[in-house]
Amino acid sequence: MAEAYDVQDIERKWQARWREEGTYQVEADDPRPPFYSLCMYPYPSGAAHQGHVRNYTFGDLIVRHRTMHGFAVLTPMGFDSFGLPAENAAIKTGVHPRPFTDARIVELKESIERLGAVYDWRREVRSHDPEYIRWTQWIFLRFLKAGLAYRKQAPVNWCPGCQTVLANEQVLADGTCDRSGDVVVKRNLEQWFFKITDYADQLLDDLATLDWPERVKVMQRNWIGRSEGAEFDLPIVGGTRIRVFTTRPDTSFGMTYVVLAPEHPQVDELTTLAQRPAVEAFVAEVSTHSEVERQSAEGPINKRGVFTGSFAVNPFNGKEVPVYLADYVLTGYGTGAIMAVPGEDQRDWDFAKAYDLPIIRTVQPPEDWGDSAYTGDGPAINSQWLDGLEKAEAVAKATDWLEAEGIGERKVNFRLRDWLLSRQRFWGCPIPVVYCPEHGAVPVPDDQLPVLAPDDVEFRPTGESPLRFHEGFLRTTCPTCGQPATRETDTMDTFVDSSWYYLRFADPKNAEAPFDPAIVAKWLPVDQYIGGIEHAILHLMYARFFTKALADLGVAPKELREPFARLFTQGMIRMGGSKMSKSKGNLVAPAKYFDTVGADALRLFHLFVGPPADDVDWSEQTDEVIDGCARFLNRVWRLATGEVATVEGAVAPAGDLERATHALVAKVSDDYDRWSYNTAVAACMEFTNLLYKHVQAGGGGSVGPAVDTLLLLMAPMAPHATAELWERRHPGGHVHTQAWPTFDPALASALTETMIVQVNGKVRDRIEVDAGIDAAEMERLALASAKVQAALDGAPPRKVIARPPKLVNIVR
RNA sequence: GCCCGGAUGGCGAAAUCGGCAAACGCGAUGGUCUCAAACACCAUUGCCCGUGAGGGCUUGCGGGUUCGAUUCCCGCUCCGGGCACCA
Repeated sequence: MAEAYDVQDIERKWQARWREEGTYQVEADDPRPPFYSLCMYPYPSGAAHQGHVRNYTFGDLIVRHRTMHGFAVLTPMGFDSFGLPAENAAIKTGVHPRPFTDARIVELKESIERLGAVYDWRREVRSHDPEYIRWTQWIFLRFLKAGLAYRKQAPVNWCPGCQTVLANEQVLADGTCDRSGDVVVKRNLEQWFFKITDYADQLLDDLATLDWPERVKVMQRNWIGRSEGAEFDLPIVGGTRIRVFTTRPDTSFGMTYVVLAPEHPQVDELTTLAQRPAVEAFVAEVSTHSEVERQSAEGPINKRGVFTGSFAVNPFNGKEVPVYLADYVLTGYGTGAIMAVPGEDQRDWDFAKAYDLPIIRTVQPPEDWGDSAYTGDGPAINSQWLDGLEKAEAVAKATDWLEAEGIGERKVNFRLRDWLLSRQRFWGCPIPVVYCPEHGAVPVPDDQLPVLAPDDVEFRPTGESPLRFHEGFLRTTCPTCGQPATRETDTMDTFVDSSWYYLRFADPKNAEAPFDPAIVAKWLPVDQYIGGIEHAILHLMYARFFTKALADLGVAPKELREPFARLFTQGMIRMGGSKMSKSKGNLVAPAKYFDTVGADALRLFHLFVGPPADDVDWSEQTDEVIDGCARFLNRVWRLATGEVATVEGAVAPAGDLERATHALVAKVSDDYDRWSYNTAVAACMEFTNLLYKHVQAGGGGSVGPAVDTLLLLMAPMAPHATAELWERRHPGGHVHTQAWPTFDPALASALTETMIVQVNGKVRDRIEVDAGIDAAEMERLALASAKVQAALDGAPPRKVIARPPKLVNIVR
């Protein structure tokens, strides 16, 4: 009797072996072809949760699978260790965020190891490590020098809960903070920005080169929001002019009024004496309403406005139209002013109805078109020299005219705004800038990096950053003149750290530069990036921007235009309909499974439960399915250790094992390649069932090669059990350094097939035939079938369709 | 409102190029082993009618194309996600 499968001992044993052996450590001069596999590095919130387990199971499977295919696989891991939770804990308990964070990293690392996921830990990167801070700051300074980082006074999103500003991307559609859920308010503050808008076109165009899920690309395209149109000047009766942006210059003849955002800089200039009280009252009222109310289509001031008293002249037809202010025009987009064409824009239509302004249709709507704006295509009407033209032609002709007359020009606008990166927080990477009374904002010289936050700080219950009150940190001298100066107390958004960590992984110990471009060129772009869909916009857009900017600055290889060639976004773990998370209190800790059924069983569950991209519903049944995975591993164990007994009277299945083995290799290899791990596991289960039947019928000795193949195919899924079994069957051997099994296509297909015989599309008979059968023979066999004769009931077949070797359909 | 997904047994799911719908697993039922249980093993398990042989029905709903549709086309319903006054 062979030894029982002692899960705990075996998993510990192999985890130690992998740690010590360095099988998954690679160097830049490795002769094997390179492959870079990366899971999004985690925020260290303590022991791993099921979301991590799912993510790292897929990642580890890729690493081991690619290694067996002969690649030098770069498999680094690190920690996104700056961030608010540690600081919030510090505010509550007084414990400094560093020890708090370090302790959580230890927990997380331990649970990652217990999963059996292998990493080249020599390359570990932590955002809060002084060396990492040095290079994050160094990169910031390169951006600053290149004009990609700048400071400006701007209305920004302030979260009262987090006591900090947020990037546009961090404000949800309902106007609340994506972290704390507080209602975000607008404040006018001096802030640091990255000029991501310089890359708007590239960020949009290069999406086409990426092997990413289409929906992630769509989200990024929408976020960038490119729109083509024209910008042109409208003369104001009695003097000045205002500039408007439109995507529909073809509808210009239908302009019946003009609207400015209430915050437009020319409001004062355009307001007549008589209208001044009304305008001032309106502007004041708008400013008292929150962003949420203004953005909401049903808000209390929806489509409200006021007449300025001024009139603009429509350059297309010389007509004078009134100039209004209205809440539905935004100050931050285009020029903050629009020509209103109610006939072809629903918002303008609604406003025109509310203020009794004229509506002129300039595009012929379809018949029966109702009482609303028509935004579709159609021939131009009421538009003089545009009449009869279709939309595209009319847009081109109107724009050409504007350019020829010198009134305006073609213009592309983006929804994307510059990235607001400064945060009024302590636990982040300090912005390396000093303020000198004489020289203004002065960059900290490279040789004084890193600028580190002090340890002797007191956290205030208000949440204000202690940096602002720490004399030792604040007081410094100006690098330019040596006079007393003060430090910048803002730190960087943690998305800055995660925007370049994947580059540092290629060359993590470099003390001269953030990384050597030559080494980066060997590994990057990442061949397979895996993470959650929640990073579809923020992290993935910022990282793409950093890669492009660093390449253009000569820091990264200049050919490196994109960081992540392939992206896979795994599904979320849900429980009772909502996302499984610490804040929802519905975590099911992986440790529970590590301690009982083991990591391999939990890994198999995550692979088997469904398509990797789909969400997982964690239900009452889940534990039973995980038990089922453990049962399957036990079956493989007994099979491979020769414990399966012959059974009296058992019948061996037809067909031979060699063919079934080749077919399995073909099937499972293909499933790995197309991320169909659930069917790969199912195929292995099915094969195991077949081998059981074979052994039970007395064919024991001949299953050896079949079992070895099964172990190889399962090695990336269940690394501990397969490693142990392989070592027992092949003393001194290591399953994970074996080559991936190959198959002979001739042997992978069956010798005989079950031919389906249909009459009028209904299955009437099944006949075992030679796999090489031709259509004529199929037809002959089918017509000879008694069941077919019965179904035909004497009628002659009108038509026979034969698809060798599987199907015949007889039409009567 | 716009843009993406999705809907298949009691449950998770499979069907890769238009060709046997429901592989694999969970659960359930019956059995073997056992003093008994657990474990393990074996068998059955989409629904309806039928003692049976067998027959009929079935992939959210309604149409269409086709010898043949879970798969393609048109029109809906519901669920999930993203965007949402971006001119």
